[in-house]
Amino acid sequence: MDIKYSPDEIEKNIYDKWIKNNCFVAKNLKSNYSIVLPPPNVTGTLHMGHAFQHTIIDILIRYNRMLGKSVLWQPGTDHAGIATQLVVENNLSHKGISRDDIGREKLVDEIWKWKEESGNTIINQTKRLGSSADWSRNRFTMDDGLSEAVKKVFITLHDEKIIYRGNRLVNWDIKLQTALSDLEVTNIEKNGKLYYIDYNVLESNEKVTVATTRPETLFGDSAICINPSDSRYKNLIGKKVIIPIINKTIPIIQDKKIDKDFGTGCVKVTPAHDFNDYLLGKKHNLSFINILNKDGTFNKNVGKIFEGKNIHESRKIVIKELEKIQLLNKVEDHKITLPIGERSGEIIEPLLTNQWFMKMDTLVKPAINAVKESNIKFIPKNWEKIYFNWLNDIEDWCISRQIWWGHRIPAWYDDEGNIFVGNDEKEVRQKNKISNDVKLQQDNDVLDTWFSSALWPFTTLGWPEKTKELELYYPTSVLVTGFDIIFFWVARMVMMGIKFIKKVPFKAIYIHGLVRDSEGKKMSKSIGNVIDPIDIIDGIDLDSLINKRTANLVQPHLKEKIIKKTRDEFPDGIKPYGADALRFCFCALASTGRDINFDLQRIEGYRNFCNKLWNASRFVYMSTEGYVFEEKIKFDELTTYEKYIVIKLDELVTEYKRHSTTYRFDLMAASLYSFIWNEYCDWYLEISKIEIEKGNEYTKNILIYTLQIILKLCHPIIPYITEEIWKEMNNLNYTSDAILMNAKFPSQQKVFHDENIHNEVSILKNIVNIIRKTRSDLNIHPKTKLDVFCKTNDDFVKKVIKYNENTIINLVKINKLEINSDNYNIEECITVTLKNLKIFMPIKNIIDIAVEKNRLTKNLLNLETNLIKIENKLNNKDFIEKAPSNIIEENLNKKTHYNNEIKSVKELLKVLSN
RNA sequence: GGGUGCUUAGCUCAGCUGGUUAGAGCGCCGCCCUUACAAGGCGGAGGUCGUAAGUUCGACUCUUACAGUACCCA
Repeated sequence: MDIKYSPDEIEKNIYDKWIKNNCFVAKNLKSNYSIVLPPPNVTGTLHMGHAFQHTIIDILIRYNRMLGKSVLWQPGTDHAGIATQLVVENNLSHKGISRDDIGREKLVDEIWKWKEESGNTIINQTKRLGSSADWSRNRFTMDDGLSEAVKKVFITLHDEKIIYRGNRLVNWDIKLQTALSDLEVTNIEKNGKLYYIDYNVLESNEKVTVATTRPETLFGDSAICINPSDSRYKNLIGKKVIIPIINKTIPIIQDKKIDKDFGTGCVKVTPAHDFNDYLLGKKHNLSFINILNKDGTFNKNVGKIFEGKNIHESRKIVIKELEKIQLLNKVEDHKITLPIGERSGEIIEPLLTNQWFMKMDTLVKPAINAVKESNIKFIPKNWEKIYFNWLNDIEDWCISRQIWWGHRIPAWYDDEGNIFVGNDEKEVRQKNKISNDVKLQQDNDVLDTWFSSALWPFTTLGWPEKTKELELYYPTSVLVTGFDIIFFWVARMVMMGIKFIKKVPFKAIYIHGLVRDSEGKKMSKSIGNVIDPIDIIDGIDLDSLINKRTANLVQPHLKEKIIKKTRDEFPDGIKPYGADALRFCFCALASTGRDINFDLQRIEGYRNFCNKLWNASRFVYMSTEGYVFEEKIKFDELTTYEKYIVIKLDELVTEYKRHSTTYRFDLMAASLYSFIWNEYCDWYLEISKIEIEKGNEYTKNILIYTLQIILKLCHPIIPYITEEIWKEMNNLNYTSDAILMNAKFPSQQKVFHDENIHNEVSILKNIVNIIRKTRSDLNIHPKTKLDVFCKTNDDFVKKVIKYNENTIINLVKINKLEINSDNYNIEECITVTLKNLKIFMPIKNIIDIAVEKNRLTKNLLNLETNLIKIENKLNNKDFIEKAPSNIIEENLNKKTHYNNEIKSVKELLKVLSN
């Protein structure tokens, strides 16, 4: 093994080795384990969130593979309709080309080119992370097979009248000129105005004041509405009003939905441009007046003056006009909510258009029941509430999009507007007996991206073909994903899975947090705080990082700010940490929280951990070379600490298994970290040096044995370094397993048992610790060798000290350790007490009696406060009466313990005072 | 407006069904280049667990209110 741990040198070779040995391909074994990768969008590159998610999946995958299951990690990418088309259109616009310049076919060609590039980047990034996905099964949502499946689902659901076409109010993005689903629209709160407009009452000189946040939609009014219980407007019932500016007469209607306290309690109703008004319009049979073209300009329904003007720019002109005719009553400040298109950032307009919808009512129930009946379990459980809330309150899903990149809707129209749904035009003609004379035109729209994603767990396994994979790996074992797409994706997969396979798509849903920057801010390109996981693995200098973060900015004015922030946070760029450190870091951060604030300092610690493991392994190999390893351990021949470490390791395996079944990766990482560093390296390896020095050959066997288990336990989290270390294990003939990732996960060895061992080790550690602490307290140079004298009347303690005498002497570097002898002068000693044990260290001319007395007094005070706490508890009648007996006993024991300690410290103080 | 989560050491976070002297990593301080590792070793200092009340023999843990904060839905 190389003397230095250099991740960059080992990672590439190791990954190639795995690939060459077909390690990622599912084998034919008894039990199965499968995960489908949430397919990343082919919009560019992977971010930290992906890296985190892939790490978690890979840990589960590798662990289950080592348990001996037939494991499939199904990878792939998503075409991400709008997002990807936008990226490519943006790139073209830099060259001065618009989508209309080149047309549908050419644009789609361009996007395919982009997809190849981006898809490859993503796969390469994923590989760098060490992901053991079955790349031979890599899928893309627009692959032929998956596209066929999409058609089949569409046709089936259409035949069942679940998918239908309708003229309805939808969220319309005027920039992208497409409909969006409710989920793709975010509402933001802004400071706005509430406009009070006077409407003249017909055949009367009365006026009625209407409050609205959108005066420019008055062209589309078909009524004004009041609450029937509103006494202020009783006189208006049955009357009509005149819309200002266009002077059109509309009725006054009544509806309980109207909030009397909003504005004047009287509102205008614009059924074709507002979701609430749409419902009112339907209920009261009002006319639906569309005033908009698809690009957001007014159509001819608004009259000549306004026709052709942009709706968002027209508010001012409308207000001016109202002022001119003196019908603007007043204007107030008002908080308004603006619907914003997630991709375009534009204000969304409700617009009446023909779209395809998926009826939700029949699909929702089984999806809810699946979780209620625990056929699917959310982890952590509370996410199911979010899931239920959404599903209980669901609207039909608008699935058509007016863009070019995606699955084209398999529907054809004749000149009369009849709709025919089928796989292709030929089939449609045959099925419906349409002669070739009749012209058929395919629907121009494509399906919402999530339509195909919803089918992902079974289309990737070959559906609608009846494949072996579908039989073996569906339902998948667990879905690992972020809470942000529970609605978009998770719920829809459940619905579709149950509908088409009659089985849930996954048995569990592990919801992880979202990776944020060190300040807790969402990582986003526009804020300029994005980190490419590869830059953490390989490192990146400051200038390159700045260039990366400021390239192709959507808001160029933020450039300076981003540069400054980046300089402040990464003055030296990012050091190379390697994939394993990154993975261990992600693992340690995967607790139950929603946010994961990623801090480079944290990863540094885990890089150091890898280094520690590397060096510990080197030590093991250096000290055992030439030894003939036996796998079976002769437990009775082990020394105190060896027994202890072997038992502890067994406990660690148990703990590890528990953490993996409860998805507590943070605890898994923490227990490995503290065991390896604080038990294995700090104590066990140090003690083994002493044993080897002494000539204990069998110690070598335990060194190898323990390292093997440690490497296996660590492998799922840090696969590269463990695989590399394992290579040497094989070279030295300590194992016949050439590849660690194929090795068997350790099982618990119940034969290792010694009920006294924890006590023995704690005596040993206490003695060592107290001597070290005393030495440090008194500033005695580590090279100054001391004598140590112990006094005890406890036979067990005596035995332990005797047995471990050599170990203690070498660990704390003392001259000698005597038990129950009197070869010291107490006045020259520093004295410490432990349970049933006093330790004396003669320190001539080194310590000051006053200092030592001071130290002991401080110690005494501490003990006395603790004692008082316990005594107060025990003196409480209620406590004695009501607390369980074991708790009382525990406290009684503590009391005696503190009393003993206090007694002996007091004695010592007395001796020193004489 | 409705919902969900969070508030524990300077920073990032653990703390299971109520009983610990409240833990870890990083950072900080002191000593040490000891033959696996200075990306290290040994030792140490930091917290009235957001505030207030309640339940209880006993609350970081349970209940309620409040404050701050984040997200989701409308």
